[in-house]
Amino acid sequence: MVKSWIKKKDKTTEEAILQVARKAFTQKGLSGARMQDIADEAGINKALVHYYFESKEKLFGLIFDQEFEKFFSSLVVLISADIPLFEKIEQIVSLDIERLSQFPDMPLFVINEVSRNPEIMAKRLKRLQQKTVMEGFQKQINSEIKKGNIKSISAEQLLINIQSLSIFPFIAKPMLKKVLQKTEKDYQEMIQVRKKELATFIINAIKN
Amino acid sequence: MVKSWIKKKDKTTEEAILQVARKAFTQKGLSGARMQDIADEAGINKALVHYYFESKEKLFGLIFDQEFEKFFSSLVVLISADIPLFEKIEQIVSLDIERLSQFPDMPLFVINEVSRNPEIMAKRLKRLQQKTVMEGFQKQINSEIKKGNIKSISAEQLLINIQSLSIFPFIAKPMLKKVLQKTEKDYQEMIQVRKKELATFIINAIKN
DNA sequence: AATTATTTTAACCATTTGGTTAAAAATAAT
DNA sequence: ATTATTTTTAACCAAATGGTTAAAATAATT
Repeated sequence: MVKSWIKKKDKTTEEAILQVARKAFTQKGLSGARMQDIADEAGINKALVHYYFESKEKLFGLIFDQEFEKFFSSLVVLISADIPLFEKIEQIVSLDIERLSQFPDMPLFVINEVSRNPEIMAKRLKRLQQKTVMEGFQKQINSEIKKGNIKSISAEQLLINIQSLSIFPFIAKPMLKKVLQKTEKDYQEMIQVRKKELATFIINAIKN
Repeated sequence: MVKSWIKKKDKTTEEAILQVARKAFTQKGLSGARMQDIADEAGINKALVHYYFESKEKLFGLIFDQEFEKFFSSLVVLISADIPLFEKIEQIVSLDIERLSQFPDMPLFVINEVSRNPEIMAKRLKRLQQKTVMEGFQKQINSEIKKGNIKSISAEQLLINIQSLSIFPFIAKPMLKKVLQKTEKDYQEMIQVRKKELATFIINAIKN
């Protein structure tokens, strides 16, 4: 925020490429995106893309890393946070939907590329010491169960439920739009309704 | 079932192509699949694929139609069924998870291709007179709300919730497997637990 | 101003890709 | 047995694709 504004627009060629490459890869996938299109949309020569990023795979790898980070980083922090369970659920849902509204192509992109090539996650997942995170979350849940506040459920299933409910409407948006015959505006309104109701839905499902 | 068994194996070339093409397209998508690979895996010449199906797009179209049908057909029937709401939820979840276990690649494939090319749905959706279906479902829900049996919710949101909870774990399977560090067996067990608990989760979320 | 280093381009290249063609096998019809 | 029809193949083809190279344009350094 300090002085970024001064050289903000007319970003470097490198950043311009990254920007259009992200769009291309997230919308068309690794196999669907074309280096020529990326160069064209960035207003440069194709050789220049290789000059900066060597190969399609290298460029793709950078984009994937960033999108993968978006997918998980903030979530992991929240799951480990030391706040009451119901409040935590509310915050996760709220964060999810905000993040997804900002980067709507991200989840389908990450899921697709991991499906196509599961090994791609190996390196990226190391830091994310999930075991500790999940164990901590499970402890919190067990505690609430023991207190009789919520019904029995595993941390895993609860987390999958939360993420399913948050992410799926973004992943399936084009399909749902057609099926439910909604305009873009209608759909976004529906998402906003969701943002309000989803946490309540989940909490109702587990609370005693 | 009558006499299909007698000429079952060694299916016609046409069907052999369809079989491997389905695998190729559902796993790699339209742009990722290769006509040469399809021919090779079917044990035939590439020209023969064109002889039977003309073009990649035509072949893809057939596969898409079938997968699209799997996605919606049974669901639409169930939503319109004249059975109590909670029972209906149980049956939808149960049907969903069975169907998804049988065709795990189907939802991501359909969602992907619709995302890449939304117009692809136009023709396929005509018969599926969704409006009537959704209106009927909404009536059933309104009735339950009025009776005080469930909390207020729209048919749309409820349906999205059900489908999100059912489908997402299949779509995101490779990713979730890695994140939760599960073996294939572990994951399938987790799905089976889900099949038992999911309807209850949903019903608890809405019931008074 | 001259030199050096960096950025950008045009022209290629080899491979892959979807698709075609003409002929050969295999099968069915006469 | 011969002819006609259908199925299958090998050899091509043109376009697209990821990538390279050498030269030109631009910026930085001396």
